[in-house]
Amino acid sequence: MTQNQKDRRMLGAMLRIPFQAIVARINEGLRTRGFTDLRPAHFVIFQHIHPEGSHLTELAEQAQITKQSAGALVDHLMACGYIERLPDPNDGRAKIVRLTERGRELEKAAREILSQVEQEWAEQLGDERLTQLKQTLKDLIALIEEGAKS
Amino acid sequence: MTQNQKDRRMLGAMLRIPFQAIVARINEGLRTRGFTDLRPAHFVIFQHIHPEGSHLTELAEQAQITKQSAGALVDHLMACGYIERLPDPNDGRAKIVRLTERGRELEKAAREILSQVEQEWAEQLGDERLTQLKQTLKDLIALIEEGAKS
DNA sequence: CTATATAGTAAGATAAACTGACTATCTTGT
DNA sequence: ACAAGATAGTCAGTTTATCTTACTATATAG
Repeated sequence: MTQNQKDRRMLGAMLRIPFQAIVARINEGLRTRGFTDLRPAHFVIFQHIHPEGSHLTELAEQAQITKQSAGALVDHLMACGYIERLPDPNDGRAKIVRLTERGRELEKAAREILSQVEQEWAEQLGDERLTQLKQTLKDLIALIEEGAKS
Repeated sequence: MTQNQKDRRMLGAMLRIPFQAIVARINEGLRTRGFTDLRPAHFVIFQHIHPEGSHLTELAEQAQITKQSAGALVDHLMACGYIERLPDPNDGRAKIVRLTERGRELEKAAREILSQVEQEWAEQLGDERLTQLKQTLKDLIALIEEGAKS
């Protein structure tokens, strides 16, 4: 009734629900655009891959998964033609993982879908509140990462 | 440099990071309090279990997983003594899943840990902004759930 | 130039989800 | 009253995404 009525839902769930909604929307959107061979777990690779290419170990660190897990995801993405691996001329142990043309198309599509979701949310929530939400999340992340260092 | 500098991080990741931070904190906190046999996947059961007890099928629906998955999680929680199953006197097919005393202790502990995290965040972000964040998330969830119905 | 660190791979285990098929029980329409 | 269909929950098997431990090849530093 009152504006102070306690929501039974806990903060964890309140963050999870919109997060999963975004993942579902991107997944769905990519499928309808013909990218049918991707799974949500692969997104994290795209999120961290550098335009010039990245090493597997870097990707694993940034995504906070083991390099074996990263390797498996990269193998799949390579088999599907989204990324390629070249030997690193500066390090004989290492390979450079980078997007193919198709990979860049996929990334573009994902960004477009995300923009559309953000736009919908901005329409219904108001531009100002969405911007505010993003700024608060950004600040929250900064202090979480601060805490993780210590 | 400027306040308008574009954050490379996408909204999906911005929601995921604090969500995962909460999950990690609760997981960690429960461990140090002696609840060592739980995994994050079990949280979703606790989140939806009704004080009077719930049916497995209800839990599965609310948690948005199959009843087989819910069944496996419940089996584990039962083996660890957090929940119990009684035959439903009103329905011979059904069983009532409800918290044991230990289950209620666990739930209490989890809420305390979450409160502590929220308090920390409130201290660093300001009470007002945290409240605002929760309200925005709540509104966002409402419109996501609205959209899901259609 | 040897010792150690790093990049990536291999093999195998596990957790958490899924689908499809099944039994037992309840509900409903005639 | 009862047959047809719906619902609660289980069983068996599979997939996906993760992990740990152990390894090879190469690089770097004392």
